[in-house]
Amino acid sequence: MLHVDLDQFIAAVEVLRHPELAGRPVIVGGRGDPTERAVVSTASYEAREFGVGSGMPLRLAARKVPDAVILPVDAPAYTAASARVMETLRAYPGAIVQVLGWDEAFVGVDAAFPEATARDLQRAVLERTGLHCSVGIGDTLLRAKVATGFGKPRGVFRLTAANWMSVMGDRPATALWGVGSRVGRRLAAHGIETVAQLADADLDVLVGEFGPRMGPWYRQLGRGEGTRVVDDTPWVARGHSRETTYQQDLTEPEEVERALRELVDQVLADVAAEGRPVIGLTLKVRYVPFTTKTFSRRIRPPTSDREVVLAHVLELSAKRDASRAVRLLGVRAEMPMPEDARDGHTPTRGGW
DNA sequence: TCTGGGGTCCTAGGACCC
DNA sequence: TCTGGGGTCCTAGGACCC
Repeated sequence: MLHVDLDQFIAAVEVLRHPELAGRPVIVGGRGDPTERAVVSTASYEAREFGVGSGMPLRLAARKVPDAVILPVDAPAYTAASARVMETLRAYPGAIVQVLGWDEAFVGVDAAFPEATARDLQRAVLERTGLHCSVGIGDTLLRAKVATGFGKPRGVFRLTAANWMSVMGDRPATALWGVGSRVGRRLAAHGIETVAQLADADLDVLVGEFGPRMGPWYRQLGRGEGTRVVDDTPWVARGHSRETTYQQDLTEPEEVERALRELVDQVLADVAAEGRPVIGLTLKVRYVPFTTKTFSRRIRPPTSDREVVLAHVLELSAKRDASRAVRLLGVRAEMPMPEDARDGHTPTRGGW
């Protein structure tokens, strides 16, 4: 199977509609105002030369690149561009497309010469959308996904059982999709530093450290093994959430309540659009400076009533440490899964 | 430098029941 | 008098990804 990943997607979309920005350092983040609390969503390759990357505070990015073009995030534009890319992939004869996000998808296709197919797809995407992409080829979803990184930018790379260990074996375990810095540190505490060491690790050690599910899962990642089927079953959302970082910290209870009402209305609008009720709520509060607490509860019976949901959220908020200023509030509503989407009928992370 | 917003899944530990 | 063991549900929190 193939994994397709657009190159610097968000910045590329902006350059497409502002051709005069080609070749300039473009940074997209927040509302495009580097004096606000916000982070970089994507930086163009020209901006990355200055050491700017995703997740960096916008304020700092602006300082690093004095003549940067800083643009606000325009989600509808990226959604539209993404849809054109996915349509193009689906139009390829025999292709099964599993979308992973705005700028990524697995493509299942029976190809005798996968490199040629990959180049075909790159050409089609460029012709129909003006966007460049990289393509990974693999015999598992994980290998295809990891392979793409070696193809960037605008390239193609193949990773299978035949070359997985020779390419990946000596790399840090955190090079794997699903192993972040925290797990990397816990692995290192057991002397497991590389992909090869993880692939050969003692199962009992991993189970002891990470539990019966994640332990074996991590060793499987080290081996590059996993699902070999691209699944285009439509995604069913488990929930919806909204969170906001306030430019000025909230200090008055009335401010907090007003903000919560807004968030609840936004979340309920998303939930209502799916025609499913709410069965669980989580309230997230970030204090100054940087401690985050979450409060959650089940809701029974399931409800679509705004006043009921609001009452639950306000009750949860009463449990918070109200003596400190609030920097961020988030509300998440969980929805029941439809019968036919349970257990394997919709893609899950565990299914890899 | 001072840290977004939208998601998913897993685990630990307590409560409760039989 | 003292207290097993299994199961389920719930909450809080952690980790990761795009």
